Amino acid sequence: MCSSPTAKRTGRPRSADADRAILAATRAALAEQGWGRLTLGDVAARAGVAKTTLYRRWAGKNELVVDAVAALFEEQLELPDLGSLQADIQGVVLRFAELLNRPETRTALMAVIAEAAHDDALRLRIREAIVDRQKHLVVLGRKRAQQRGEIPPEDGAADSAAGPARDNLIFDVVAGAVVHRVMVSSEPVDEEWAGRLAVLLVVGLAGLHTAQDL
Amino acid sequence: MCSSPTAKRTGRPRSADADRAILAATRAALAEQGWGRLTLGDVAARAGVAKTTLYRRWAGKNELVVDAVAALFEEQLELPDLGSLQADIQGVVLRFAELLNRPETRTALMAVIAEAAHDDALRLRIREAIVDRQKHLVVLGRKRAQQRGEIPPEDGAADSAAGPARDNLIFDVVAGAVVHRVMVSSEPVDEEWAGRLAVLLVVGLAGLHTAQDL
Amino acid sequence: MCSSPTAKRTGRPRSADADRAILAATRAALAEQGWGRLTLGDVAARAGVAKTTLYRRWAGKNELVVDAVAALFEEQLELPDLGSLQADIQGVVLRFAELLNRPETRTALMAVIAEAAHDDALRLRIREAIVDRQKHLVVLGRKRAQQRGEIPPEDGAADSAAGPARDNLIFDVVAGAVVHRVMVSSEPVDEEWAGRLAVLLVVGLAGLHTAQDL
Amino acid sequence: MCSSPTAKRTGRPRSADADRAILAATRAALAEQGWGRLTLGDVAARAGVAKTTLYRRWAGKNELVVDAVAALFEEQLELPDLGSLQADIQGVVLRFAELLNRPETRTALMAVIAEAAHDDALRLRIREAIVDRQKHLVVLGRKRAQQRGEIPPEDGAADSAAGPARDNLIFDVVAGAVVHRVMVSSEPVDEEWAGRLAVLLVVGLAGLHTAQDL
DNA sequence: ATTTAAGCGAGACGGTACGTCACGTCTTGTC
DNA sequence: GACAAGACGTGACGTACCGTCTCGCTTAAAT
Repeated sequence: MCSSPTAKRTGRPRSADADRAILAATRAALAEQGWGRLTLGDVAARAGVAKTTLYRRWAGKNELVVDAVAALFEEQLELPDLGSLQADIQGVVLRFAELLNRPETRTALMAVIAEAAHDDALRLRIREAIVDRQKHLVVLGRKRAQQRGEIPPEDGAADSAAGPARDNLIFDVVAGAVVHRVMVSSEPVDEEWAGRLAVLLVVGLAGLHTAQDL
Repeated sequence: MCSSPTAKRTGRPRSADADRAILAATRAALAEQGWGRLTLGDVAARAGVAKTTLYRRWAGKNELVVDAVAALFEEQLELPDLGSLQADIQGVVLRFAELLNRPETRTALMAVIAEAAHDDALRLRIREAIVDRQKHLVVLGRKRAQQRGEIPPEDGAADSAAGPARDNLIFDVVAGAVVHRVMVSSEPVDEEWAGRLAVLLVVGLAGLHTAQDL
Repeated sequence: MCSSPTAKRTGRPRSADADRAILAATRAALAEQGWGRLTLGDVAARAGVAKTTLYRRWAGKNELVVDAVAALFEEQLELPDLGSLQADIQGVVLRFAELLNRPETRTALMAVIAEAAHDDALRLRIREAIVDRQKHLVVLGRKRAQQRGEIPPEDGAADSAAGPARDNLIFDVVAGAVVHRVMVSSEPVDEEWAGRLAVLLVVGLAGLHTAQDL
Repeated sequence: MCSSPTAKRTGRPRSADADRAILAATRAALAEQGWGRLTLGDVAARAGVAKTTLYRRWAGKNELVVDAVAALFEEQLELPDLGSLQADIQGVVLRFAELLNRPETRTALMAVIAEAAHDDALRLRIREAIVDRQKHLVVLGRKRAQQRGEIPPEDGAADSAAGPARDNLIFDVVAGAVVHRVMVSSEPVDEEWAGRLAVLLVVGLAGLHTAQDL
């Protein structure tokens, strides 16, 4: 950000351990106290680090927490290959729900989203660091389904916008439905519910392909 | 809540104006500053009321904001009758998105949901005050569609749980998808997107009915 | 103040019990909590009276407490006739010290004096209500001593100011020394100490009469 | 008090300027507003210091004001050598009265004494910080008078308690009389009054020496 | 081996908001 | 109209974190 990777820096280098300890402490504190009661003093104390060290690296709560949360989503999700689109969807839904049920993730994610509701820069950071990184799952799932012949291949130039639009819709529906079920309805995402959602999506998606121009 | 309706109350009664002014000021302040920067002192000042009056009636930020937000959802949503299930869904999605795009609603709703991520009592209050109140829209929509013959009537005792489960799934999908589109993806909920979602749901729902035991 | 004693007052007359209860409650509360922690709400509660009633009769803390304290000094002190000026002084000193050692008196008196340090009107009220009322003790003691022949009678016109000046000095010395001993030095006013003070005064007073023009 | 002088202290050291500024501001505010209207927020503002800094160093009003007042008495009083015991007493009385007439001293001293009326720990602090420090004036005055032959030297073991007892009596009488004259009687301590008091004391003191066992 | 520039812990600092408390005033309904 | 009850506006309280700022010490690269 402020220096090219090859820029030789003089003086004592920053401790990499500190970074890890701080991010871990942030996640732990966030899970326990929630965004509102999260204090940077507490994070510093948990990490065994001075507050100064913390402010030397992040500009404030937002930046720190987004980084801490992003790490959670870094490599957590992958698309299982279960033989059919419906099974794949059911599988990824269950994994996502499991992630959302861990207290650290649940608190952290909602906290940053809420904070982003009135902070455009933060919303952008979330999209880049967390959301966009997961969209490839949809793309991957569609390609597998097309290879299996479950859904038709892309037509090409004619309605070029429809494909990505469908991908985005699927993403919003899957992510939104799971989050809503877990966070708002407070009901479990079990195999049954995930199965129903998968059926809805597979059948509905076929309908979308049938309907022209959608 | 704290007194039977016939309980003779002595002393000066609480001002009803104050309640209204405080809730309105809370919504305004929340829209402008967001949850994190919302100060009860500011709310009091906007409402032309003393801080103590505010604390006399609500125990803290959470309680106040939930009450303020609940009022927003009180009578805002209704299901338009546009002639077909698909059109009805598209219509309600657009209305819901419009509501979510008003800054006060957007900030307020996400704030309380986030705070609820680690506060069971708050989550319960949200469900009672906001969520459950909207579920009737799904029930109403289903009944209309059944009357129109778009989807089959309930079978009765055999799979009695499938109907409500489908209703809940639909609710999570619609609400979740719209919220995710607006809050996370930061993309507009226009007629096109709403139409796609409606198609997905109508077709998918038919598939759910076809699939036995779902 | 606002009505002649014979003026027919309309409406419900003020309760005389309330007055007594309030003053007694004030003294009790003052003894327990001190001036700083004395709350009028507490006084009202102890007196079994509404705050309104209290404010209807006194303008504020100062007025109430001074009235409450004044009653303590109303008829508490008298000059014993023990046969000699020295014995009389010793006796009144012991009685005054006893009064000052009662917690209510001790707290109350110092509180109003301290408050008076920067409040001229209050200082005047104290002088009228408390101090001036006790000065007659000095005059009475002097007259007795003159009758006994222990000190010479007043000369008359020549040095007419010297007599009252001496009375005032004696008053300041006796009252001041006792208060200082009790409140500041925190040491007991016993017969020995009172005796020493009496000797000092009797002998010193004789010296004052001897010294011309004093 | 709380740390040995060689204790290595870590972290940023407390500002000595702040201490001085706070104590000075306290005295100024106290003189202007009196104890009752003295607000620590105002003190902090006058001192150009944050309220927290103030609370970091003193536990409350009492502690702060006693420290502030103690400094006033630190080196204010000394015994003039005017050639005779009577003149020395007259001199120190006038100086003490002058000190007491300064609004800051008058308010501050009475305030802490009043507060001490129901606070044993505070009374102890006052004695240590203010009163005991002035007693040496009495001892010094007595020694000078003994050197001049105005009063007889101490006898030694026989009545060893009488000497200190007389010193304490003199202290209570001088301090008490001046305070009472200024604070309660609200009359001036001029040369005439101080002279009378000095005569009373010198003559009375001789009487005390004459009376055996006193 | 020194130097040197930054990192680091500790904790004081100026702020802002908190939630509480008592003040003295006001509005009720009852006596 | 006095009274009990209690809500109200006001303003200080003492606390908790914020993000910044000294301190003196440590650490590793550059000399």
